[in-house]
Amino acid sequence: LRTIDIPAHDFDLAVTLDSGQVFHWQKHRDGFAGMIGDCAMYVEQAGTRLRVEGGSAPLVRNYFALDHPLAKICRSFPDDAVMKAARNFCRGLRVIRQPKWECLATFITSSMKQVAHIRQISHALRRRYGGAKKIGDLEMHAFPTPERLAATSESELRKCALGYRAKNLLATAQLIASGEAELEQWGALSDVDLRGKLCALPGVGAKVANCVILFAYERLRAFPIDVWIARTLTEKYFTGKRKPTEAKLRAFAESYFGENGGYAQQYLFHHARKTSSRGRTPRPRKLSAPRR
DNA sequence: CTCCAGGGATGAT
DNA sequence: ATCATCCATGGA
Repeated sequence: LRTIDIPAHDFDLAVTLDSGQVFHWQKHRDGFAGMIGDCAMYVEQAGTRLRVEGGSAPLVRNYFALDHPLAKICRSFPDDAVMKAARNFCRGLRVIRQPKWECLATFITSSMKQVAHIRQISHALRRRYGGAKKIGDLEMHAFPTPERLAATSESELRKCALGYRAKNLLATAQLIASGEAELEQWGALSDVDLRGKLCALPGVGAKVANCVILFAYERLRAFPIDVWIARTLTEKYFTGKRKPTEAKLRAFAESYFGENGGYAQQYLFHHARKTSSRGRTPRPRKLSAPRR
């Protein structure tokens, strides 16, 4: 199996894959196994280089957005202590370029779910409905096509632990399979029109739409506001004020974080999730109260 | 056990 | 426009 070597400066593979933007890469040997579209591969990082088995250099460079001017993007963040801490914590984190359908479908399943469980759902869908690919001794599955999911049923999908999200995923898959919704064409739309099209899909609201606009349509200004980001903005930028409404948060985010707001958001999200006591596995209690 | 999670849709003020 | 409620499931 051929190994290719790719220079990758200002990039941290592990941080990027653990930052809650993509959910199917799995730790393997000293790196990660996953798929870029239909291409199965293994990637490991050694310093400022990537070693890749199973993929081409252009494909990998594009997926991991190695062409983003990361230093320049980070310099464009607001110059405040909150962003400085996040920037320092998230060195090498890149907002990657994901396939549109895969990204949309995955974030439809993400509502009111922890990252660990989104991973679980993603793998269940892939194993059950996705085309199998082998790389060495590893078997992987592509994300299922809209056509394949459209041909299932809600009760089938619920077997993947989707809960109430099954209905939305099915309905959206059917809109895309029928050609009524054309994700690829929507790339030509303005931000407002694109958001409108996405929000018209079942299970897609402002948050999921912004995730897709950021992670799959490469619009780095899009600023998804989830519970973590809402909490962070409220605690760090609205100190002493009454709890801001959703509209207030959105207006603030759009005006304050600017052209690379999506990147700033991803840095704030990862920093908050990994440093808050909620985000990490708590240390086991040495002295636990006696049970019963 | 309880609390909460990268929310969205719907219906009532 | 803002708010309440419901929707499943599992991690911590």
